[in-house]
Amino acid sequence: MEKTFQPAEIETRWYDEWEARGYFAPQGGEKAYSIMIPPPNVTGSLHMGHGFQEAIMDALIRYHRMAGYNTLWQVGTDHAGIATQMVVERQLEAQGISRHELGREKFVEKVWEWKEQSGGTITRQLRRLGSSLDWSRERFTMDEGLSNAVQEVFIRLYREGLIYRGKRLVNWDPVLHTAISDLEVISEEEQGHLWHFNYPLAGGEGHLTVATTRPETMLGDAAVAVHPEDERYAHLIGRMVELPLTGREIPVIADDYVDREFGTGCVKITPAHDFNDYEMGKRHGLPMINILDDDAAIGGEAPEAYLGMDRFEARRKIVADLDALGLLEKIEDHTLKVPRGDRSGIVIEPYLTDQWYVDARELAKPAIAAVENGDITFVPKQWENTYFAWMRDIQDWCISRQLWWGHRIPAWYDDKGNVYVGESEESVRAENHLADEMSLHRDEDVLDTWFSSALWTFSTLGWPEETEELKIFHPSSVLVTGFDIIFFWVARMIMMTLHFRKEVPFHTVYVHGLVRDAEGQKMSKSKGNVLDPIDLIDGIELEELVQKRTAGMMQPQLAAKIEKTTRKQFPDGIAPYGTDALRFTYFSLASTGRDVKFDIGRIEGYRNFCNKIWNAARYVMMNCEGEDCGQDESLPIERSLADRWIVSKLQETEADVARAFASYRFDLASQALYEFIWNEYCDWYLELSKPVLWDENASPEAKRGTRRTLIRVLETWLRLLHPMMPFITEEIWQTVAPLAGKSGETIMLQPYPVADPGAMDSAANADIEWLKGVIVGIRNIRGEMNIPPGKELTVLMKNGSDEDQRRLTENAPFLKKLARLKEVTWLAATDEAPVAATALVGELEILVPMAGLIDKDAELARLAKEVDRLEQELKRVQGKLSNSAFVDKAPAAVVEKEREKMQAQEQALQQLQEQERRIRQM
RNA sequence: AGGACUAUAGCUCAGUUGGUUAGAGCGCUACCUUGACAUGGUAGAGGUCCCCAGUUCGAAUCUGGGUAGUCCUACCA
Repeated sequence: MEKTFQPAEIETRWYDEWEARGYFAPQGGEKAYSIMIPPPNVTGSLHMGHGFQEAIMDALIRYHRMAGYNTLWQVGTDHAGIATQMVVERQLEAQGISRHELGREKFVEKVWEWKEQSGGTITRQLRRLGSSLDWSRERFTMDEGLSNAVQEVFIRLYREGLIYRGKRLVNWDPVLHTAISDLEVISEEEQGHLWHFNYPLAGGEGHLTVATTRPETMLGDAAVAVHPEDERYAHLIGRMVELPLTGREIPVIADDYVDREFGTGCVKITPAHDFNDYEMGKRHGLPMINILDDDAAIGGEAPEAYLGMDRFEARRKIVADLDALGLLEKIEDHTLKVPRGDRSGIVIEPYLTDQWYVDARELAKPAIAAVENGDITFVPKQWENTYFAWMRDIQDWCISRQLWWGHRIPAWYDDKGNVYVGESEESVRAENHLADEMSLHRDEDVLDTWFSSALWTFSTLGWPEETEELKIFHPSSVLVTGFDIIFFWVARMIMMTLHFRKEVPFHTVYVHGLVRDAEGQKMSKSKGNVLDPIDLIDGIELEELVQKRTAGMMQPQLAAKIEKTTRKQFPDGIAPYGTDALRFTYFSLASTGRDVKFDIGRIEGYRNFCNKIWNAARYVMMNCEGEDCGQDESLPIERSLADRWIVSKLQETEADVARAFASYRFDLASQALYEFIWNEYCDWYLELSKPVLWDENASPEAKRGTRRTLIRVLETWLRLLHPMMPFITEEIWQTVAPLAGKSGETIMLQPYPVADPGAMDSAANADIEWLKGVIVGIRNIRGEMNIPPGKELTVLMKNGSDEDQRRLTENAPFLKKLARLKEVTWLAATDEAPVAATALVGELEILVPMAGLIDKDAELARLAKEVDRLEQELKRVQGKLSNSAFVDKAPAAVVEKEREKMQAQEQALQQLQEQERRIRQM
């Protein structure tokens, strides 16, 4: 074995092997366990957040696969309608080709080409992360099968009256030329203005003043509203005002939606361009006056003078025109929330168009019930509240998108505008007895990508066919996802699956935190702080990283800043850490929190952990290879205290890890493993094995026992660790397993270790704790007294119990080796002890004679520190025990514990003070 | 505006039903190339558990209030 762990070569070698041998596919077994991957965008690439999520799913999958479940991790990607179309459109633009010149069919072909070309990035990344996905079942939302499912669902919902078409106000993206759902609109505070305009009263006496943040919409005003109880304006209700620049007259209406305190208390009402005004318009029977076109330029029923102007240009012009007419009252600075498309970043316009909707309210009812009655549980539980809050106030879901890339809506129109929904034009004609000569045209729109993702858990398994896979693997076991898509995806999956399958899509929703950078900032391309998990695995030069972060930016002016922060944060680029270290870092950060700050220091620590594992295995192999490791169980063995102890600790660790996995606490699982492997197995057990293995006088039984424990415990914890660190464990396991009497092609398919309470040994634990106490006590004296580590010491023990004496007798060789002792002597009560530095283990005094070794003042200082600490403690405990309220009311066991503590402390204090006295007399 | 979450060592975070000497990793200090490992070993320093009040014999933990921060939802033209 190499002296240091070199992950790069090992990782790809093993992944290829696993995949080639088909280990990722379901292996049978009574109980099924399945996870459907949240499908990433097929043309995108994975970032740190994905890496985190994949690592968690893979750990769960590997854990359950080893635990004997019939395990499926379904892989696939989605077509990401808007995002992908945008990318391809931009590529074409760069060549001077517009999408419209190309035509729909050709354009879609180009998108497929792009998908073929770039689609490999994601799957390559997934493989590098070690994800044990069943590649043989890979799906894509635009595949024929999944497309059939989408069409089937659309048609059925339509026939059930749960999908309808209507002219409504939608969020219109004037750049992408499509409607988007509420969830795709991001509203953030921006600095703007509040313009106050005077609208003259019809008939010529006086005016009303309205305030608006979007002056251009005044062209579409249909009324001015005041509060019905607002005395200032009561006399005007029912009057008409002259709408400037338009030549129209509009009424003054009363509606209690109006806030009397805001602005002037008069609101201009533009039903076709504002969601609130739209509702009010419907209440009052106002006309919907559209004044925009698809580009959000002035159009529709706007006055001739403004037609064709961009909306912001029109804004300036209208303000100027009103000012010229003396109707501009004032302009105030105003902070307002501006709605922007999450993809295009452009200001969204409420816009009146024909769209398709899903009646979400109806579908939400059983979806709410499923979480209420526990059929689906969220982990952590608090996310259920988020889910309920949204679901109980759900809005109908606009599912049509004016895009070319996606599932085209299966609806046809005749010349009169009648709609026919069906599988194809032929079937529509047949079902509706339409004459062949009647012309039909298909709806141009496609469905929201989330519409197909909502079917993901069952469409990937072959639905609408009743496949065997559906029977076995649906509902899936758990959905692993971030809270940012609870509404987008989780809720919609639950609704759709319950409706079409009459069962839940998954039993558990595990909601993990969102990965942020070291400063707690969300990682985003525009901030330039994204990290590619592969760059942490393979490492990356600074120049390349800068290049990567500043390439292809939407806002090139930010490049300089990004370059600067990148150079500051990673002055030497990123070192290669390997997949196992990255994964372990993810797990260690996967606690219940909402944010996961990724700190580069953590991964370095776990890279070192990998190296530690590697070297521990090296040590074991050096001592076991070619030796009798007790594979032949008929031969006698003798197990040392350390052997029994480490086996016992292993059981505890197995129990801890099982508990952690069951509660999705990957941080606790990783911590339990780290602690056991490094702090128990490496720090203590390997050291304790040396006195046996290196002792020429040790019996063959003892050596056999130690080797067997050494190798078997190692083999077991490799399996225990494998779901979290798949590569290093496989690599080592291959050489270790035969010596541990195990056979098998891969660690992946070995049984997962289960704790055996019968192997827990509290007596061994206590003895080892004692041994550690003595060793640490001596090391402490050594350290604080600056005694060279190599210097062998003579140690005396005094005032010990029979138990202490037994422990010393049994463990003297270990003690001598680990504490570097020449001699240990047990003093009888009557023996006179020399002046010595002292450590206490219970009542037992460990004495390191001072002659020639130890500085009097240093030892006094050391003792004083210890005495001081004990006195503080004692004071606290005494205070507690002298409080009658405590003694009377606290449980007897607690009081008793405090009493024991006090006695021990008093005893220790006395012994140390005696020492102090003796040393002073020197 | 409503709601949620967070606040523990210099940094990133654990802390289960109230009883611990409040822990880990990283970082820091000192010493050490001892035959698995310097990506290492040994020892050590470092905390007003955000603040205030309450409940309790006892609070990092429970309750109320405050402060700071993060996020979500809905939005007033």
